[in-house]
Amino acid sequence: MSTNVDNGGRAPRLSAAESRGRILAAARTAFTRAGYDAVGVREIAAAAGVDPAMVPRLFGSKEALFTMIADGAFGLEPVFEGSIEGMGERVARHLMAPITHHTAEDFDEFAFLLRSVGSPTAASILSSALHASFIKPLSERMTGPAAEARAALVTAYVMGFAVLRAGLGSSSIESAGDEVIVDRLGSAIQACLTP
Amino acid sequence: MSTNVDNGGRAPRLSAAESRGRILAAARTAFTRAGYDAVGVREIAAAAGVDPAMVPRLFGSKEALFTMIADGAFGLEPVFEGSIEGMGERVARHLMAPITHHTAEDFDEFAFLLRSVGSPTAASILSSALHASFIKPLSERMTGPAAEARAALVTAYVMGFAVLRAGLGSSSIESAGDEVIVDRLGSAIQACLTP
DNA sequence: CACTGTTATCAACACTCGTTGATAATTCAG
DNA sequence: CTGAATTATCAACGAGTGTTGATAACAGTG
Repeated sequence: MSTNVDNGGRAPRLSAAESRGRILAAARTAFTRAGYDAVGVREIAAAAGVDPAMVPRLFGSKEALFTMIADGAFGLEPVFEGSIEGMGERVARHLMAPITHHTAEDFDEFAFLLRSVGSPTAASILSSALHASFIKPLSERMTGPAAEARAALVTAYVMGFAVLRAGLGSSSIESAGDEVIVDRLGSAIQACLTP
Repeated sequence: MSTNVDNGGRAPRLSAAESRGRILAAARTAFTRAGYDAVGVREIAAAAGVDPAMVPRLFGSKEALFTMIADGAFGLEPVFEGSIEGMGERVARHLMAPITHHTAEDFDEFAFLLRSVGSPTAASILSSALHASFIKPLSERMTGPAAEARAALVTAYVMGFAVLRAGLGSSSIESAGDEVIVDRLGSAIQACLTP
């Protein structure tokens, strides 16, 4: 009746589902930090505490694993769920937040995107995932003509900001007061959201 | 007196400077297309028409070669050289141009950036190069407080747009009329350039 | 001619990559 | 307990990486 076993306190024999979950979590963290190409299967397995051979065995391939993570990575965050009005400032403030008090544990989906967008293999996977799970839903909450193009532009702003900060570690932004950035970035986003 | 030799029409013996030039050009193209990690030394050498061993021999290492390219990649383009007034629309129109008639030959520095920003090795190199050759000079042409932070934000917009288009091949943007995008993107950039 | 220095080539090194086959270990049903 | 099924392990494969040592081919100069 027990899924937990008492085999001397060593390697308590995981279920396939749990091994999959561990690998997914470890891979998501690793890919976010170093990108698709730079992260090896052995590194992921080590972080997950499983054998390297389990990765292609449970997911088929490293690419399939990445696809599975990408497909679930770009759901609309809570900041994009409220009313369109005031969303620009809300998003800008959310993007600035990690600078002053970064939580370091929760998932930064844009850092995940930018770290792997360079790899041709990963780029196409990311493209469809981002469009299906982010740009499309966001555009459906918007009104006016060319909503999808404007939603894509919002994505470009947010992503560019994430690239500059998380990816390149730009000190130029952090040196200025937060309000300067929040004001400009928020206005730019808001201008795209409203027709 | 002749640098060209008549040795049967085979491998006309290049000077070291010309070999370096060929490798630089081929590497820049390859890195722009596939990113630092995905491009191998052998691939660069094949495109340049030289032996793979010449790359680490003439440049020290692949990383040093990349650094040399990155340092010369981010000079201010002509679009950023005119007056601040009207620069927003000018830049936006320049960024949209490749969609309708992309030249396919000239160097797209932001595509180069985004393709390699994922690699931890390349990211730090790109960071300093981008700051020294782009953000800093641009901020010096600007007036008002927090100029460097605002210049960085302009960079973020431009880069995010480049990521979405060149990197992810987003069809959302191209589907809409150009003027919609030029108008929004231009206004956002202009708002950062002026205090 | 011979001599010197630069440039190019080839093979090979040590390493990492993703993946797979054979096999052991553990769990669950009868 | 016996037997089938699931899960994990280990070693190894073939292919790829950046790099280097030894050596050949050339250029210019005496």
